[in-house]
Amino acid sequence: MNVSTSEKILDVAESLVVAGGYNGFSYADISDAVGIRKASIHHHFPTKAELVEVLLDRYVQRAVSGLKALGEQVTNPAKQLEAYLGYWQSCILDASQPFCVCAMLASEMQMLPEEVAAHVRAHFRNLAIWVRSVLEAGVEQGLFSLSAPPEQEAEILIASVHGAMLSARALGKPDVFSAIVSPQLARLMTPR
Amino acid sequence: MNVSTSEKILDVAESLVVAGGYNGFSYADISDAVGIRKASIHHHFPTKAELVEVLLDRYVQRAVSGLKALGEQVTNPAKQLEAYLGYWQSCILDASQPFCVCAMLASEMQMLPEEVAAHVRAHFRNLAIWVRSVLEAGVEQGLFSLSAPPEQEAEILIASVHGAMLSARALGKPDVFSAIVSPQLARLMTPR
DNA sequence: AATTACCTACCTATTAGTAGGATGGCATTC
DNA sequence: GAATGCCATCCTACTAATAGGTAGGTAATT
Repeated sequence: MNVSTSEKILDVAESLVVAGGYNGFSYADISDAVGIRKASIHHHFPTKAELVEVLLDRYVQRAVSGLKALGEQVTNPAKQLEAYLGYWQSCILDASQPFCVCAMLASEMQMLPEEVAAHVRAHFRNLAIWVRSVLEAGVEQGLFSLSAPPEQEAEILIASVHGAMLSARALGKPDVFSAIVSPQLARLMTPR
Repeated sequence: MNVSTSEKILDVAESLVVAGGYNGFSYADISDAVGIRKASIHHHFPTKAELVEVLLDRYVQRAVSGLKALGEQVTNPAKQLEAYLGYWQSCILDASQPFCVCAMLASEMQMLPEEVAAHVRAHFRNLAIWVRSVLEAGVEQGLFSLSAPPEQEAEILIASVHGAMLSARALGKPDVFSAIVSPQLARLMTPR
């Protein structure tokens, strides 16, 4: 319960970004949701760009440590991928966070302040590195059979995840997400 | 050269939507690009929602007739898919239209006026139907071997395309698009 | 005494949108 | 064929609301 105001601001801002992107929310929206005056938000985050930068920093950091923790907790690469995809599936199904913050911002890339854009790029690279390493470990253990280099297979899987989010959102059907993603995972695990 | 003002407005608005989405542009931006006063844009399109609605109508209609023309011109289903993917690949490579208007708006779905959202949904459905029918024709001719029902394979391909657009934009590397999409197409065409 | 967190009150620029006037082409009427 | 009225296009000039951001003050901690 004892969560600081700046955390509350970041939480609200994050969900607003997920809903409508960088240009889809204002300090007034945050003000309403948090129950604090606009000027007070500026006290914590002088500019909108800085706010989103911190928000992204937190998001990317959380993703990194989340995936790292997953790696320590679950050793089977196949189960690791399942957990990653399952995470998003449940977020989308219960509508708690029906879109990746970075995927959202990626679509607005051309209009983002450079510092924000850099964070988005970093997330995409981090994610690709993680998926790639999981795929490589899985191949080594004979769990996956890839039809392309692991680097490329990683990009394909990531694109499928983001594309599936888009389709699910566009059609207003959360279950579309797993209909797209599950076969992609199954394909990797199919024994040759 | 003799293109009407309202066409110019729609052209400019379309490229602005591609760049930054619904909330990423204003009548002032259009005004600057077209060389006409803001009020004159309101003469052609009373509200922003109506403007984007007409824009989307045009876009979706163009897509439908484009795909239909493709079907009449190219009979081989494999070549049809290649042409569809190649279209986007060249758009992204030469940066002429580095994103699908509907994919862009799909990410903002939650904040869109309902009429606009309906058009976006329609495009996703149309596209799925087209891809599905091409896949079915290809299977019948022994060109494709699907590992999931054609409906699902269509959704997968569409998600890959949109996800690939996102990744290419996020990373600032246009060639990422075909690195993701080509193997997906190859996979469908792989003989059993 | 200084700092943190919040406030009221304000600022300027921009947003979508409106009111009403000027221009100019086109069809109807005389 | 000239005068008529009409209507589409575009304009200047405005509006109210909202955008991101600032100035300066208060009250409680440190």
